[in-house]
Amino acid sequence: MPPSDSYPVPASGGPRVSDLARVRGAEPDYLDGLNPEQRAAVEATEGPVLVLAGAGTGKTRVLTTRLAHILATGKARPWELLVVTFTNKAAREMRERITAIIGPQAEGLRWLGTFHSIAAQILRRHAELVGLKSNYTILDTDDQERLLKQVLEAENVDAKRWPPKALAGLIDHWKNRGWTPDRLPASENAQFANGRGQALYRLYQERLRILNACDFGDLLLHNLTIFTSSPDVLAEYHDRFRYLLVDEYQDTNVAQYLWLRLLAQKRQNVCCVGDDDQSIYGWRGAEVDNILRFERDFPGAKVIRLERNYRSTSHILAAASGLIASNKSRLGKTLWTEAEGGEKVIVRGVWDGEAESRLIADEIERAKKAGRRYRDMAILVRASFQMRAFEDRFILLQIPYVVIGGPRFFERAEIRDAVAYLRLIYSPDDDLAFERIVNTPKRGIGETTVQKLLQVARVNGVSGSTAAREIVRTDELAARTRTSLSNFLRDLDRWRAEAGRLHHARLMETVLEESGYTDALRLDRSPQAQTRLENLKELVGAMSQYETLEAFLEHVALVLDLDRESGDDRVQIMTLHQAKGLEFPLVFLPGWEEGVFPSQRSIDETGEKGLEEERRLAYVGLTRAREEARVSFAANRQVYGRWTSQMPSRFVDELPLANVEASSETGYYGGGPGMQQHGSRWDESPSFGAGYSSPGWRRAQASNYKGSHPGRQQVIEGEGRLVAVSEPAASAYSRGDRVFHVKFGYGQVTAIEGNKLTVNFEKAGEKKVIDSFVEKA
DNA sequence: ATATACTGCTTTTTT
DNA sequence: AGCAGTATAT
Repeated sequence: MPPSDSYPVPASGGPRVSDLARVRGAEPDYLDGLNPEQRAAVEATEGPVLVLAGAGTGKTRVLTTRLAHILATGKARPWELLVVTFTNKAAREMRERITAIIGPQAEGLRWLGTFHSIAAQILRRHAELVGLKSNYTILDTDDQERLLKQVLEAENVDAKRWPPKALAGLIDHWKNRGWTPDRLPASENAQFANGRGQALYRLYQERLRILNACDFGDLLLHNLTIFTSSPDVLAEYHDRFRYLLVDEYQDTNVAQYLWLRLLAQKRQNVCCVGDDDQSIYGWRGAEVDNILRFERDFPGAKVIRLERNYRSTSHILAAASGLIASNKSRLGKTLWTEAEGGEKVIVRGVWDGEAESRLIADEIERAKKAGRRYRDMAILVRASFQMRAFEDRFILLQIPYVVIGGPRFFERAEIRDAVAYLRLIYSPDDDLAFERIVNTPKRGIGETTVQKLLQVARVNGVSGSTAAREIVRTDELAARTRTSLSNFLRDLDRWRAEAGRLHHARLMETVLEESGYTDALRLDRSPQAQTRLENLKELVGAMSQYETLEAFLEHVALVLDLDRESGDDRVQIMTLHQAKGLEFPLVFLPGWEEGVFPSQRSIDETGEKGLEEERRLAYVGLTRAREEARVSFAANRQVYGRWTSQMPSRFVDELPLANVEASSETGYYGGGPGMQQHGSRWDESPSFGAGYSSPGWRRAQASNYKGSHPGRQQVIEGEGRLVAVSEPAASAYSRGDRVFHVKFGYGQVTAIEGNKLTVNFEKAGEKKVIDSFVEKA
């Protein structure tokens, strides 16, 4: 439910939370079951507090209880609390959990939200101070890039050499650091288009102001400008916010940090909760330093460590702790648990990515048979290209799965188009919206016409739609184009007139019908068209939940999130980043190979710092597991279509041996030569990439293996030799009428007769005859 | 105005 | 390899 724009009136009548606490006596029951550290974090309400909350230590519980405590003890009323999270999901969860403790009074938590949504609300109230109107639009990245492209074109910057995307990234980076065009350090200027970065940044900001728009970064940046230039406004918020609470503090960037510091400076009642070991967003501006220097910034700050873990078994916890201990820049915590024992972290080497997906899929089936639910299992990958192998395999085996992430609902083209129609109806001068839909669906207004319109608009200093209005009165356009354009303008006027009368959801439907948008999709035979129509239906449904069109538009940009994870029983596939904050009984961590994880790019770009962040990512991955964690790596992997030889990740070596177990099936089930465990290390052999040292074993070259796909071919060297055998020779079993489950492994050639080859798989105790193979070159 | 060929890129992602 | 965005042909 969107928050109302006015302040809620304090509930009169009925018991207040503070009364309830008093009735219950000195020991309110919301404190029940907290451990001493948690309790300290809840009760230390005055002054700056930093809560270092390790993974699985009950952070959210502490946060919500602390809020309840502040309210119950009458120190503040709900609308006097500023509670900031990073994601809408976190905000939603927090609201739900507080409601569970204090009941309907939680609705008064008007200032609970993401940094961006709170900053957007503040900006709406003081927009004029930064040259905007209160009804400014918030541009998404797509709009932002299109706008930048225009700026670059107008400035004759070669968009090929200097892509708008890159500038968008830079500007975002600058805004994250709190730099307005005027305050941009000289060194940053050189980063783009031979020292024109600053000028282009300034022009872009100018265009935004004219469009009465701002991008995500601006929300915070404008807030900073307002607070620093208008002390009276800042003072107003000092009065209002008695207590500040910040979740995931390790992920704050400089702008967010400055914003917080400004708001906290008077009362100093700021509580930041975070975990330096889970800072994984450095690449988008998060500063671990913010958490590392908290005590310096807020003198007298109390630091409370939550170190008792309630989530994982001791082996998992020890493995993760051992790994993260290799990081230098950390505050240091020692997590412990009473859940002793459990399974060790299983680590396995496999032949290639396909073998890895087979292995994991098999284990999932086994776990399912043993009574685990699919939804209790997750595959956490470093990068999304790794997901496909699993999807392919799961489809084949009919294992239900869901990929978390992917394109967000309101980032889809059809949703943006629909919203652009509304934006144009709502604010006729929204040029970006105009440009987007003037020929969507196709109505015979081509690129040339649009360019001409925009040029006229620019020359006359008016908006695109105003220019269009002028131009249809002249004979500058071909008759046909002119008719389509004036029809379009007429439609717009009509919708605008209807906007007042119709409910906005109804208006949306009308617009989609009358513009021909839905018709165009219905005629579209492509498989996506159906989904798109459904998405639009969903959009209309979502719209009806909002009071006004304005409220809806605000939420489209900042909050709308229709991609609810399904509660279905499905294996979850997601990136490690997406897994933060979640937990699963059984977690698979594939692709632990140098270059993949840790990502080569991360190391190349940020060196040791990047490596440490990758390690934190590994830590996050392991600590998602409650009962079982399984790490795997492949000897060969296809990356962007190329076969590459892989080395096991250094993170594998960093796992303490005492908490790790190598697969018993190594050697048959992948875990090829060169990947056996030698003493304390995996593969001491320096020749891992090219060959291996185990006697009698020969590693198939990746190039040969590549040649064997998608087929049924093997790498053969002669009788008595061990060979790598690919599908479906090694073993196969059928389900119903199809033979589809294929294993891959190593075996010894016992006989070669013409085109037939007998291979003995000792470890599996199987003997197979192979009738199609190629000699190794 | 639209169909087709060609080129270059490719981590992580929220708002 | 696969895709998106752009240049070129129809």
